[in-house]
Amino acid sequence: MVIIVNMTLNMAAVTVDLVLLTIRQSELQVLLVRRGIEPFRGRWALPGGFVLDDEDLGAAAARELREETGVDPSTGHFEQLATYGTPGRDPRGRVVTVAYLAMLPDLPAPVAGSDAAGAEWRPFDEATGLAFDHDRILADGAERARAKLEYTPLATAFCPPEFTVADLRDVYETVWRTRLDPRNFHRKVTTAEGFIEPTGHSVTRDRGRPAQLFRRGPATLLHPPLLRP
Amino acid sequence: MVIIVNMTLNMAAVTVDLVLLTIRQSELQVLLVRRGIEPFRGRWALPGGFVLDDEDLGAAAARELREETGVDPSTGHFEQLATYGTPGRDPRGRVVTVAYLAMLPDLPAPVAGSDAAGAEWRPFDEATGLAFDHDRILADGAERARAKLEYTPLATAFCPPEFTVADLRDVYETVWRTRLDPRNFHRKVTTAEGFIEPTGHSVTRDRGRPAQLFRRGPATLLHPPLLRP
DNA sequence: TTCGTTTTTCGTCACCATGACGATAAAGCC
DNA sequence: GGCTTTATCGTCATGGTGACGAAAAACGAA
Repeated sequence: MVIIVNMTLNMAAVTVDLVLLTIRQSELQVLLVRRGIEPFRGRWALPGGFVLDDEDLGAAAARELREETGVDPSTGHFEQLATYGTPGRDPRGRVVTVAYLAMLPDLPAPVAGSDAAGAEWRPFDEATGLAFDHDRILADGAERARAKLEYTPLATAFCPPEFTVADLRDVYETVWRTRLDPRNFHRKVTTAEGFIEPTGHSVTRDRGRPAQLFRRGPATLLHPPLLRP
Repeated sequence: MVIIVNMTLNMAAVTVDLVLLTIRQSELQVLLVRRGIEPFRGRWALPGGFVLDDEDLGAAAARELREETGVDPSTGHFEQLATYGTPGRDPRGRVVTVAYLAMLPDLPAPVAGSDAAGAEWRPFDEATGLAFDHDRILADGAERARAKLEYTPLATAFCPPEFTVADLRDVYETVWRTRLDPRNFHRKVTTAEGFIEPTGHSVTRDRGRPAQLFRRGPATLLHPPLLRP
């Protein structure tokens, strides 16, 4: 008995929580689940779950992503965000959660919540009053996303494989909550080395001149960066 | 008994590991401890320890920092780095470690290892073959530090309260492993809003014209950033 | 004292990135 | 065929940056 008690010293349940961001109809949205059990029953929360024995942290997050969205983790962008372990953040006991951030394109596949009933894309602005400390985790994830758009080409993670410059500009304007000059933005992204590559195709949206289609370029860093105004 | 077994499901020991960086004699150094017990007995490792029950993660890291260096955590800069929990990273069982990164000035106080006998500042370049996955954690910490010098004024965290422009340039040259033009560097840091403020004093180093002394400014972000060549 | 060396600090100049904004191209709609 | 809308190209002034010259201010040696 003493041995078992000792084993539980300094131990905590380890979970992963997911900040899944996407852009739909020029609006930043986040995937939330409605909790079916206590605590915080009925409240919105970030999707997540326990890390299995013998499962890597990133693998657990990727598994949750697949379960909640049906999306392959290779789609979009996926990275560790931060870890939250304040005592009392979960009333059931000591729970340390490793949060992951994903930037995903607008998924044609429905959410198809098999595990978590009631997973939904919700407007980021209305995602408040979440369970646990998920308000803070979500805020940290959004700020990370905003910062990463500046010096990485990750805005393309929000886009489908082929996209226009206007699509890309919409990503920046939506995440940054600002308006960008279309002419200057076009010059910046087309001259930034390795950011986007023309596919040769073009497409006509609702109105106006047809736009050239691009795909992601090989660059991993943006030189020069695209700074917020 | 069944209840106790269930409590240990999905649980892990939670530790904090510290990447403590400083600059001494124009060399990047990291605080390491020599392990006195198995596993990895006799090998160098990052300082760290278990998170106590009812202790916040950042508080645990701050406590370890105090124990290992005697330094007040308000000195220098201190932030969460990343979390590592690959199964098998610790042969004793499932251990998830939350790594913290600190950038510290050259401490006049000796290391004064009370807890971990044999804590030492070691050259970063020779810090290889560490215990566990500490090679990777250290590499991640150094890369984070290099990146943060670009767009934050955290280089001052490596400096004492009063420092010269040459001291600050030495930080950049040491962390980035590059040479910077003294004239252009002087212009950049003195014109960057809120980066450094003159104290009115000046000091003469070994040779040459006396240099003005500065303190940290109020800025939290660098506008414009100081990009690596 | 004077000269040479070293380091700090100020200037200059060409170049590039950027913001503001005009102009043209190419579609749909009436 | 006009009109509207959007995409794309150009222009221009401004400001940040790298390369580099030069003066200022200390020390040590002859």
